[in-house]
Amino acid sequence: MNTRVGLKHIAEHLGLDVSTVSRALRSDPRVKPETSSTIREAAERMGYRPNAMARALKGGTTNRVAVLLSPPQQRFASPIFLELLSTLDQRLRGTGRSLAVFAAQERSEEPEIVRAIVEDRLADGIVLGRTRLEDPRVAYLMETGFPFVTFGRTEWEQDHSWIEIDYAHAGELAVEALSLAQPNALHVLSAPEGLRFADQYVIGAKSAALRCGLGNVVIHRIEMTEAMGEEVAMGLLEKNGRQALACIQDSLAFGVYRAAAKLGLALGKDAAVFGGQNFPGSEHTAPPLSTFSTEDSRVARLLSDVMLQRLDGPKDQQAFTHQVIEPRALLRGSHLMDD
Amino acid sequence: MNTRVGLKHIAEHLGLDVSTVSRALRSDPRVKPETSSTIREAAERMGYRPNAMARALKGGTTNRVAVLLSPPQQRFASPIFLELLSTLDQRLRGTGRSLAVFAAQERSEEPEIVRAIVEDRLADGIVLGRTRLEDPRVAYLMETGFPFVTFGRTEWEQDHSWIEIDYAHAGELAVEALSLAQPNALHVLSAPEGLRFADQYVIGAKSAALRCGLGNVVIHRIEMTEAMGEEVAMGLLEKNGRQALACIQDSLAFGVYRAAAKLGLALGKDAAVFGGQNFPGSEHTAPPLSTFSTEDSRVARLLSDVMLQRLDGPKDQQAFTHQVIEPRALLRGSHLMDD
DNA sequence: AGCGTCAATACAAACCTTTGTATTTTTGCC
DNA sequence: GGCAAAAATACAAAGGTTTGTATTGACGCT
Repeated sequence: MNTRVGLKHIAEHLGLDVSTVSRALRSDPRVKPETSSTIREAAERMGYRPNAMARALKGGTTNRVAVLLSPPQQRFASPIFLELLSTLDQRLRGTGRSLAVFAAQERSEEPEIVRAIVEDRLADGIVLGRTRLEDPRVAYLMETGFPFVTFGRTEWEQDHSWIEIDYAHAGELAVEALSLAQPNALHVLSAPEGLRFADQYVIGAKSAALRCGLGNVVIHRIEMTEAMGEEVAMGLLEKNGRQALACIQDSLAFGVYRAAAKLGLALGKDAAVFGGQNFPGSEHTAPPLSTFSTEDSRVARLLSDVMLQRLDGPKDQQAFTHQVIEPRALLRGSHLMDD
Repeated sequence: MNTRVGLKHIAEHLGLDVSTVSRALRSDPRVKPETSSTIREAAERMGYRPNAMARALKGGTTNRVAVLLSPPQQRFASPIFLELLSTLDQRLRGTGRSLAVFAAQERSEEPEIVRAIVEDRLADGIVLGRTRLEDPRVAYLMETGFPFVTFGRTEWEQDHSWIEIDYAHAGELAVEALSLAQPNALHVLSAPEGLRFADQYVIGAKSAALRCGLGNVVIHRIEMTEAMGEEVAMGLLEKNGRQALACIQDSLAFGVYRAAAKLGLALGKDAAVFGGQNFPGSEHTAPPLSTFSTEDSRVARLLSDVMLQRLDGPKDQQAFTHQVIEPRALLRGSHLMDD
């Protein structure tokens, strides 16, 4: 395993100084064009690869972007996550950067992880999701001036870049659809309190319920897992009677399907359900799961672009990007009740 | 934003030399115990955080582990992927390392990405999946002596660490189950030729077909996307007559469901289907998708452990780990035909 | 008292690049 | 041909750590 070739080797080989070589390779106008091309050629021929760590040390920059993977992470991610990783990595590679993923095991662990990323310079920027209105992670990042983009708004929405899906609208779509089934009760299964998207979903659902004349509304704030969806649904569906369940994510809806199966009830007949985020497979359930979706690739591209702009663009307030993505309802049938 | 505190600051503050401070903090026995504790205390008090980039430069190590994300990456990953990221990051954090993700857009791009990781020292080790028997990525990594673990065996199985799921067995499970439906024809939908797991699946399927007396077997080598599954199924299901489809991944099976819906055919009646990897939602399809699964968390733990052992353990041949994971059949109904 | 030993710490080089400044070479002009 | 200006290159420091070697001082031994 031959030792790596650095600027020094090229310089010695050509009888030049490392500084000249360095400048030539970064196309500094101060080196003579012909010298420059000689150097480039030699670098190419000798297989020179710049030492990223030396550069990082000198420049105080890591050329990495961190993505925070928030819990709960069960067997599958929301569909957008992979798209985001893929798109982000592609875009970053174009600028010589790479992608770092940090997976918190507990929500409480996240501020600590963010701190570590900033203090230990584990990355040059952070993409984080699942925001709260008062989000300690975001507060810290703003305080330190560290580049970041959030997926979800915060209290300080004017002072940082964010992208968010209009979950209030998603809640409305769900409840509007479910109201067609004329349920006796509406159950909203949303994520824990404080999480921006979950709160918005509840707001939208409540407002639509009011508008559609649904009086009996119960809100459930739970973790977004199939198990939690099942647990809640088991408690509800026993006392049957035309229940409607608006689930913020398909994982919860899958739990509802499981509960219905256990109880021998037929969704689309004894109860109506609406999901969210259009997980793979939700199209093929019985009955097909009505849900909402967003253009994942567009969201991923937006987040990537904003992150790069945070890193490379001007640092002024004007440059903050705010963008709201509208969800689209996919009415497949599970939101109705037959009889 | 105050400047970061480094060894130099502590040294100056205490009137010592940086080398002493450095040694104290790495508990070198050469510094006097009391000096050592004074230094530690000062470091703590002053909020010292070691500069990862300087360490990296000095040590020639990046403290990062790369995970290669192979195409096709559509809207969702195989369920194991997230589990892997999460587990790996957790384990790595324990050793002061972090996780880098590289997402190839095309399969052809992968060798190049691996090269870049090694040559540019983007990481200290690589985890990669979707191996081929003759895998140029693996060949290159072995040649360079770079630490890595593969998810899937290769031609040089004795000379590197790998973990793999027994896809031959998975193929057998699928065909054995489907044979119960006594189909007129068996179609095996596997991933492109050359990919180890896909080839093994076909081998297992063929062998089971022979054993079960299924004569009419057609092999389809396609990308694992819902769209491809649908396309193939559209071509097959028209000429109806008790077809059985063994799909290497649920995504393909989902495509089959879609095709059946379009053609007005009922799976579980007009045709039988078997999936793979137990995607979320597959339990709730109509009919419930029979598939196979593996203990994702165990696989993730194994891969993580082996990677860490490659990095920190002895470098001898003896230390290579080889591990085969057996899939488990989940018989839910779609593998049968009613009449 | 002098010498050798050992413990404790300081010095300095190295990892590789980048960049400000100094030095050398070339060019143009009278 | 000589001189100033400009161009091209060399020198050196810096970034924060680690680590081999040198230095200092204290101690015990004969």
